[in-house]
Amino acid sequence: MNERKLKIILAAQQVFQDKGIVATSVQDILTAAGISKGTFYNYFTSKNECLLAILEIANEESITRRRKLLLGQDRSDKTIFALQIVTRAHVDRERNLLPIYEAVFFSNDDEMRTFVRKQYLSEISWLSGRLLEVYGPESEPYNADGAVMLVGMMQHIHHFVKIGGREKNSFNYDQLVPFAIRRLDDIMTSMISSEDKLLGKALLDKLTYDDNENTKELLMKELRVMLARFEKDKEAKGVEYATFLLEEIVTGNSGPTILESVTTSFQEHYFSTPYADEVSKLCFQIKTMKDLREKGTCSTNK
Amino acid sequence: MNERKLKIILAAQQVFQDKGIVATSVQDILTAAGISKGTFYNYFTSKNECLLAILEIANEESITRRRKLLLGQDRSDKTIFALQIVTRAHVDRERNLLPIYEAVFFSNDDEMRTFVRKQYLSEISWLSGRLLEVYGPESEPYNADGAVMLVGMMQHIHHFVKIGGREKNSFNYDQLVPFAIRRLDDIMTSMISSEDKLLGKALLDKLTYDDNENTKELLMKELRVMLARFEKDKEAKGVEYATFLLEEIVTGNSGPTILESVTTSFQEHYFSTPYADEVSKLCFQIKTMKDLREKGTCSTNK
DNA sequence: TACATTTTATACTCACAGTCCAAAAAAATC
DNA sequence: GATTTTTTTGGACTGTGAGTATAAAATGTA
Repeated sequence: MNERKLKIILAAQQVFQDKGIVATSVQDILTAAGISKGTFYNYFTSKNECLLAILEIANEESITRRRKLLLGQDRSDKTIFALQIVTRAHVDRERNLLPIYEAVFFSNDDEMRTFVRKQYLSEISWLSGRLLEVYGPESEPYNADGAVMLVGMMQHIHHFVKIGGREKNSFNYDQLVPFAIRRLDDIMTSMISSEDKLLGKALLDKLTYDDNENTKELLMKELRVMLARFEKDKEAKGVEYATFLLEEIVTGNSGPTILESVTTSFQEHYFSTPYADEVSKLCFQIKTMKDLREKGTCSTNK
Repeated sequence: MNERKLKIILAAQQVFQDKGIVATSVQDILTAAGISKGTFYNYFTSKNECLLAILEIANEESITRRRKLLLGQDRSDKTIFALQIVTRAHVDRERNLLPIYEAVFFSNDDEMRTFVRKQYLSEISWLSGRLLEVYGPESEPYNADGAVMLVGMMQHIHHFVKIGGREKNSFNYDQLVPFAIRRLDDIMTSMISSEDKLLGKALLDKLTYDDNENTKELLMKELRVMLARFEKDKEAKGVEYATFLLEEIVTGNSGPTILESVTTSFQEHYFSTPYADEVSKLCFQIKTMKDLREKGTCSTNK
C-alpha cells in the first residue's frame, strides 16, 4: 500500500470516528491528512471510494486473522468458531467500521451497495460453511437459516446495547458472542430435529455460486494483467508465480497447503517492491476463493 | 390531517418509492405534489421532517391495528401474537417504510435519530411485554433478550431474502414470522430452563421508564395547551374531556375500558373539525402510554 | 542538469437545501 | 359583494460541499 494513500486512509478513519461519516467533508480529511485536494482525488475518485478502501483493508485483516485461528485446529471446535466471530467484531470495533458500513450501504451509489451486499453474502456464506463443520453434515439444510439468524441476533443485541448507551466503549463481545452461539445451538438442534427450515440451502448456494463465478473471472483477468506486466518487466519469478496460480485457479489441482506456501512466498518475494500491493491483494483473493471451494468439497464429500 | 399536507405526504411517499430516499430532491416532491416550494416549507421545516411525518402516520396505523387484534382475545395466544407482528410487517411493506427508517436513522440529524431510537425502543418494549403475557411470569428475566433476538432474526432473514432478490414483491411474512416465532420458542425455553440471560431485565426497564416519564410530561403539557384552547373557544365538551384525561394520566384511576371509551367518543365528537388532528394524536398517545402501564401492572402483580 | 511525476493551491462548476419576499389566489369575514 | 386575512406561488438568493481543472512548485530520477 502506497505510503501516502495509507496516510490518507488513516487520517480519514480518524476524522470519521471523531465527526461521523456524513458530517465529515472531504475538506476535513484533507486538513487532517495535511494534503491538498488534488492529491486526494489522485488516489480516490470520490469520498465513497475512500470509505470503500477502509472497509476493504479491514475485511482482509479480519479474514486473515480468522484463517490463522483455524490453522491446524479442529474445525468442529465451537470455541474456535466463537473466537473467529469475536475476531471480526474486534476488528470492526477497533476501526469503528459499523458506521462506515451503514454509510456505504445507504449511500445512493450502486457500486457501494454492491460491495456491502457482497461482503454480507460472503459473511453468511462463510458462516454457513463453518456451521456445517461445527454441527456436522445433518445440519446442512439448516445452515443458511442458522447463519442469517446468528448474525441477526448478534447485530441487534449489539444495537440495543448501543442504544442503551451505557459504558460507551466497553461492551463485551466476549460475552455476547458465546451467548449468541448458545442460542444458535438451541435453534440448530431444534431445526434439525423437527426438520423445520425456512431459507433452506438453495438460495444461498445459488447466490454464492454466482458470486464465485463472477469473482473467479475477475481474478483471472487481473492475474493475466499481472502476468503481462511481469513479462514486460522481465520478472522471471513473477512470471512463474503468476502462471502457476493462473493454472491452479482453472484446474484446482493442488491442495490448500501448497497454495498457502506458494502465495506466502510470492508475497514475501515482492514485499516492499512496487508490486507488493497488487500481489498481496491477488494472493488474498485467491486464498479466500480457495476457502470457499474447500467448503464446497467438504459439503459434497459427505 | 390537513388535506394539503396529506397530499404532500402521499406524493412524497410515492416519489421516495420510485427514486429512493437519498436521490429524491425536495424539488421532485414539489413537482410530484404539484405545489410550490413555499408551500412545502410551510408544512415541513425540512425534507427530513417530511420523512418523519410518514413514519409517524404509519406507526400510529400499525399500533392501532395491533391493538384491535388483541381486543377481547386471550393475551397469551401465540397465534394472535404472530398476527400482531405480521401486521407491522405488512404496514411497513405497504408503505415501503424500511428505506425511510434507514434514511432517517443514518441521517446526521439528532432529532431524527432520536425518533427512530424511540420507536425501536418502544417496539422492543412492547414485544417484551407481550412475551411476558405469552410465555408467563417465569419468562420475565429473558424477555428483553428474546424480544431483541426475535427482531434481529426477522430483520436479517428479510434482509437476506431481499438481497437474494427473487420474487421482488412477494416475500411472505406469513411464513417468516411463524418460523421466527418457533425459533424464539426454542430460545426462550432454553434460556428459561438453563437460566441463561445476557441483557436481563434491568436495561430495558430503565430505558422504557425514562422514556415513559419523558413522554408523560410532554403529553401533559400538550393536554394543558389543548385544554386552554378549549376554554378559550368555549368548547364545553372539549374542556370536560381534556380535564378528565389530564386527571386520569396523573392518578391512573380508571381501567383501560373506560379510557378506551372516553378517548373514542372524544375523537368522534371532534371528527372533521379543526381540532380533529390534535385530538386524535393525543388520544393515540394516551392509549399507547396506557398499554405500557398495563404491562407494568401485569408484571408487578405476579 | 534535465526531465518526469507528484503535489499544491486556488478558482470554478454544479446540485441541492433552505430562506426570503412580493405578488397572486383563495378563503373567511363582514 | 367588498374587504380583510390567510395561503400559495414562483423565483431570486445564500450557503455548503462534491468534484474538476490547471498552472506553478516540489520532489524524485537518470
